[in-house]
Amino acid sequence: MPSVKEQGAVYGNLLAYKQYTRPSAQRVFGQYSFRNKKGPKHHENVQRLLEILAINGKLTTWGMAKTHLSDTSNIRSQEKDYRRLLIGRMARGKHTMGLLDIGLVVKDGKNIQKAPADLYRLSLHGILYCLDVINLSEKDLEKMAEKYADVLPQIFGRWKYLKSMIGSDTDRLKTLASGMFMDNIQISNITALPIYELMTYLNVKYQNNFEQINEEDLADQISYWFYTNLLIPSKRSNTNESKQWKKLLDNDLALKKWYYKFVDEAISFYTNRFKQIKNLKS
DNA sequence: TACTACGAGATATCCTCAGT
DNA sequence: ACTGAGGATATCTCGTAGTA
Repeated sequence: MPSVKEQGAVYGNLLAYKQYTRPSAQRVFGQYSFRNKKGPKHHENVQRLLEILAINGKLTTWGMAKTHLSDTSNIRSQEKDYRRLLIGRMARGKHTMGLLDIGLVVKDGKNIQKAPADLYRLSLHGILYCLDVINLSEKDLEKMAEKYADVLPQIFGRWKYLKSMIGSDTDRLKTLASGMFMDNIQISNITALPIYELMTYLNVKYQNNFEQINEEDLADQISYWFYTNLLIPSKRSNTNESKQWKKLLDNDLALKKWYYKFVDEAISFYTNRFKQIKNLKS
């Protein structure tokens, strides 16, 4: 994965997504899909660009324009528009935010077929924003999962498998994208499982990364959240959630190993803390 | 045949002006 | 103040038509 400097964008952990990125993006780029409700043209332009990146993965600005245009002069002017939306613009000495400034899009490598040109793709925050705001069809969502499999390996990397095992429960990722179920104490007594404790530890684990986090760590944080959230019983089904969940992990040992590393970390975190208070007793 | 000049495709910056 | 639209310009690559 490219470094922060190479990515040309800075983003923080999930809390930063909830408290900063999501509100900022909604203010500047829209709270709802332009397809559902007509808003400013700017929102539509940005959302169309995000859709292109969601469906196609890494592209140069020229490549983005080429996805829906064939005439060279049209491509040329469209390409400039996309660039402007990506990097923002200067007017009267003031910089207005582009998609890179907010952190929804990052640079990922260069296209060197011709003169070296930046390749752009969605960041994890950008993926979440798309899930939250842009109404991607199931088909497009599948394409996004395929194109971003290496960015979010534990979820998008096994999307088909997840679909086959848990079906529409993959939509829980949209719950995260909408900023819910991250620090809710309400989940503490839903089941006997320590969901609340795991979610709390998840926030603790990455608490120093509010300002900045590297992509692999954020992908882990999102994925830990996702698999922990899957343990929360859904209202509509009566099926035994934890049984299904166990099956999901048992059929994918790499996934299981990865997830339980997190569980073990959480256990030792809490064990140590309780040890401290016990020590005060004797 | 080897070489070069040129056009087209691509990428990148900066600037102006109009509309709301 | 912000956005849309687009002009001007520079640079780089590559294929090829035309030339030495």
